[in-house]
Amino acid sequence: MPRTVDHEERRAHIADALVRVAGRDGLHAVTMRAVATEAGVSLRLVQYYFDTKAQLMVGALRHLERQSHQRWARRLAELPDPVSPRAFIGAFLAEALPTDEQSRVFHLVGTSYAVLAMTDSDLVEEPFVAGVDNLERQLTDALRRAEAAGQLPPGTDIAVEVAHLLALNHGLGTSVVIGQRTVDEAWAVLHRHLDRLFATDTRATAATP
Amino acid sequence: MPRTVDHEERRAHIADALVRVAGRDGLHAVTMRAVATEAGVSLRLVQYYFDTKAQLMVGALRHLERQSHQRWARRLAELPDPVSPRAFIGAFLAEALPTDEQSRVFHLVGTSYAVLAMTDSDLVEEPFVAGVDNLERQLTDALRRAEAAGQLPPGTDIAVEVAHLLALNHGLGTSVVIGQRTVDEAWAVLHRHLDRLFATDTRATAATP
DNA sequence: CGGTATATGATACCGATGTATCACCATGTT
DNA sequence: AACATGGTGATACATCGGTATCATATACCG
Repeated sequence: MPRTVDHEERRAHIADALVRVAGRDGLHAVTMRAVATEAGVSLRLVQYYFDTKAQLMVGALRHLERQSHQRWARRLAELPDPVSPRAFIGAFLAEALPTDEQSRVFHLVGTSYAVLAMTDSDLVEEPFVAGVDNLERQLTDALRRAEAAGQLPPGTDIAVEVAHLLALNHGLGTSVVIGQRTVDEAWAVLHRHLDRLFATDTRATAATP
Repeated sequence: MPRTVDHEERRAHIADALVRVAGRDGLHAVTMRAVATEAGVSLRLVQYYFDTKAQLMVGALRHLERQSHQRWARRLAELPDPVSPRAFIGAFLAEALPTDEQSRVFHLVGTSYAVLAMTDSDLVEEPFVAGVDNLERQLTDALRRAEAAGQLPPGTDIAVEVAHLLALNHGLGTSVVIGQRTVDEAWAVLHRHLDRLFATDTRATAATP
């Protein structure tokens, strides 16, 4: 065998290039050649590591999910050890808001894939719903903890609230990326909603924005 | 001049075809030829009425906005004459949920354009923000009326609530189109939120779903 | 009645894009 | 040392998509 190379690293490198292109010019501008150029490799290499364009697309999506998962884990690990559920949820949702370039690209590319999944469903569905399900599970757990700690008003329907938070967060993210709202405005909405959701007597202030 | 034809009607016809194609196969599948075939006209005709593809795209977007505007107007006109603000807002938001094929296509195509606007900003921006601004204005007015009628808790920040409702509605619509939620679940979230927003003593039930 | 501007069809062109092919290089194993 | 195999480059091919061109039919105006 020739000088053996770390395949996974190469694939990650190429996937990163795709995300950069999609984040800059849109997912429709993603072509095998554009990705190759962005990654600084030859077209043939992209073909070699991802046989077809479809595989390249789902590969990049999976890569993006993994990456964002790490981002979340890192951010949540920075929180003080016994975190109030409210602070946890605040940080969790804040991470999805397009505050810096990386999260902006994440939202943009993620939404692009979501739109893709609306029509070419089966193509991209599996890695996509996996990521979304993961977020939903974590949020549900956090809300359960909050409920167990008696921080939610009685009769709160957790599934409904989770759906609300996720939809709201996505909508806010989109409005920010579009330029319709500033990050601060989005934050105000989120903050206000959490205040209402955790409507107990002890009204704590939220976590770090 | 030859047999003079209603240009506006022709343009609307072609724009409709574009929306159908985009709603079925995705906005990336929209090509001049595909639109021509869908509209049952020659490629040349599409070129004739919309010189370039960019013009075709913004033309169709404008058409979509007009059309949805009419949908809203019709729906809101059906409400009983002195409408409670709550019922008005409920109906207003319900209209955006992807309940039937038409609203599903509206959401799908609208979101596709939104994603486009994230990168090719100037191309599609003008008609896009116009539509969004319009919704925002109507919602703001409705909330102002509610406030004037004393149906909102004191200290409600209307701008924040409007941003919340719009973002939430968009997010819910997307989750429904993706297949992540059913329309009923989305409705439950919306309903629950309106309950909370109109948290006065007289707890009225919502309008027709 | 003829002409001219409007309206529509057929088709050509060029660039981009996904995919395929062929050759070649490098290295670890026998 | 030889060779088989993993890795890489150059390039070709077919298709598709946007745009351009040429021709022509229609009907209204003078």
